[in-house]
Amino acid sequence: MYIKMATLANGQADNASLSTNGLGSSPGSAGHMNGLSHSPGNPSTIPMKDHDAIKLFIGQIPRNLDEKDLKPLFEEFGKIYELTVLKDRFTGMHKGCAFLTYCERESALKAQSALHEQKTLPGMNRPIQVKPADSESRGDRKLFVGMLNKQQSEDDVRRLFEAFGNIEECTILRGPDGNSKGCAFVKYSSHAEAQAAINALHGSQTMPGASSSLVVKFADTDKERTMRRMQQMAGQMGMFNPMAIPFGAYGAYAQALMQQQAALMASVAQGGYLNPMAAFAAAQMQQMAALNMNGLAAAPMTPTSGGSTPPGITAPAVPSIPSPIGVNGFTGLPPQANGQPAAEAVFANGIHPYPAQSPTAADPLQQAYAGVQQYAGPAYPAAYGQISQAFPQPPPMIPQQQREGPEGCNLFIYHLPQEFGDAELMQMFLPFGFVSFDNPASAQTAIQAMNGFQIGMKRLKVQLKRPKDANRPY
DNA sequence: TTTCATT
Repeated sequence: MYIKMATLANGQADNASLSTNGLGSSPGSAGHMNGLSHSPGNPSTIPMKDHDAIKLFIGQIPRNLDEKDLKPLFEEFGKIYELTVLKDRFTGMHKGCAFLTYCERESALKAQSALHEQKTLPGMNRPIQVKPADSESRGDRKLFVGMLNKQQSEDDVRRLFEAFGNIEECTILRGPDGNSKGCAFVKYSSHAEAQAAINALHGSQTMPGASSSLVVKFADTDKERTMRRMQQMAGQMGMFNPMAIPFGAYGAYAQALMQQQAALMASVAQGGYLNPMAAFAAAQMQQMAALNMNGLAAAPMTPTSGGSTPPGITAPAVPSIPSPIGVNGFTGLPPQANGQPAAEAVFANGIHPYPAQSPTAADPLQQAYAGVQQYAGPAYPAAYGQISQAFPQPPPMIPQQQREGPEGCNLFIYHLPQEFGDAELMQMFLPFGFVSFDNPASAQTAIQAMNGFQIGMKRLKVQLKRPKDANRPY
């Protein structure tokens, strides 16, 4: 149960065995609870690091170990310039990893070779990680490999990839039971090597038992990973899916909700009712809200004038549209609205659901749905919303029966994202599954406009709904 | 079929 010490020059082995019992091994460093450490035995030295020092990432650290616990472990390999345990910015929770910079480059190399994956710290189920931090590396060089055979081992994958460069890491992703998930990460020394592997291997073969050909691509970026997690969490927590963003109106709606949730949760967390899950979720949501504002932005938030008023979405009432719920909201497009350039703010990610003419609308919700409503004509509005509260509720469920127009006026839309699996998302999007018009011309116009509308990686398929008995061949 | 974490 102690760290395996690789060959150390200078006969420091005695020192090494002493260090693992922790305290007091370092004169001159008492009182440094976090961060910087001075050279042992020479307190007067101002810590300086080599010009070519390497910042190391330390992973798989038990969360009950802080800097002072870790220091003795790493001091064996040289003078520590800086050691910082990573903590969650909102909760202060230990993240189970740290950054470590030695004064000398050589110390980092020694520590890495002696410690990396050489020991599992108490309570951890994977070995300690000691390797250059991401910030030290240049360029994308880590690949995600998908559609592997679940029987394939690290060695199998290595063999497949070694022809294209030096492999620094090769990891099969496994579930808790140790079973392969059929995918892996492969890290090369350079971007060029990784790219060469992609070129040669992506789609090149189909592994036995895999449902499609081998996938070789750069691993997810931080942003992509955050988005992926958010989607998972949204599912678990019954919240809204970021995939809704390309829908414009609902994207704005979901985003508003998300930000409000995040703010709420953060304030709860800061108010002393600290629930780690809530705080975690808040942090995630804030990250995601930031992502939304940044490149994936759907619609600008409707600002409210009062500084302390939570952002809300308002939509003017539109009495002219007949409706069982008497509604305001999405259906409220003045029919004659026109004249503004395309709603770039709404479809900021380059997705344009319909050709460039675009209504004037003060509200992002209206802007986003304006196009649809133009085609919808006066009857059978497709969706309703009541979201003028400061904290919006999900739009009410609309009874689906009796919402059909005459023959030739009803569309069926395929390829709505299957991520919208949970009940609330269904509520949100069901109204768009069928769209009815009061005349065939409007229906055709809608098909022309909306068929092929890209949502995420998919394109909507919009066609006339088949007559009731049309699909009974017998 | 996207990881255990990267200030």
